[in-house]
Amino acid sequence: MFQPLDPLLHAELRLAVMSLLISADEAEFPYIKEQTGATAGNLSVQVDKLSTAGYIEVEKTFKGKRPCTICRITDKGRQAFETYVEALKSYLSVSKS
Amino acid sequence: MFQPLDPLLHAELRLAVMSLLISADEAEFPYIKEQTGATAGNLSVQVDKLSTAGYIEVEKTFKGKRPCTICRITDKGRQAFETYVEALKSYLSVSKS
DNA sequence: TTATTTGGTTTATATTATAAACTTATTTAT
DNA sequence: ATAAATAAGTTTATAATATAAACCAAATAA
Repeated sequence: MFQPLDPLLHAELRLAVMSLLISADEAEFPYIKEQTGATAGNLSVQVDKLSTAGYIEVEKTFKGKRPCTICRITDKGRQAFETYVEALKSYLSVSKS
Repeated sequence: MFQPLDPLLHAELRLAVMSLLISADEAEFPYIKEQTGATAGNLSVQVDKLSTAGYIEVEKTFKGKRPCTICRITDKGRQAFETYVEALKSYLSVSKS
């Protein structure tokens, strides 16, 4: 009746990050921070979890002399997001057959 | 950009309970337990939280000689659920304008 | 040269979800 | 009649999570 919800995605900030990356395909840490309103610390932890799970890729590079962390969604992440959204629907639809 | 998600509803079991009650209007504890697959302890705690928040009403009665706990959604709960679903959409829609 | 800002990471805390253990009463079996 | 099993939960303990606070290193600005 109710599909289980991937706990990695069922978390406000991580879901926001994934949502951003689904449509942006690639985003820098400060941009994600700004768009989500998260603190750097919280974002750092959550990005790490998504990365460890293989849902996103994190590339550490430089922009001029400054460090620059770029995040990209992976196929696995895209897949997981879709599955999550489908699962969510089982909780939101009014008619339960 | 991203609407905040009511933490009371953004939890798998509580969301399932609310989802059930939205369409059933009234349900007994053992029925909810069966439908959600939750343990009695977990369900008891989560029902309590929803009740304390005023999202559901809990009536303790008897069915013959056995105790019977009936749960009903309140207007406040219905409202909160709707708001939550709207907020969720900001995370799920592909186009972010 | 000493603040200040940028771009983060690490560590600590507080909350939460969940399960395990327990309680009380009722059936059912012996 | 008594003991075992089941029903219907509640309470307590534990483990996981989210989040913020503190910290660090390098670059730029005063």
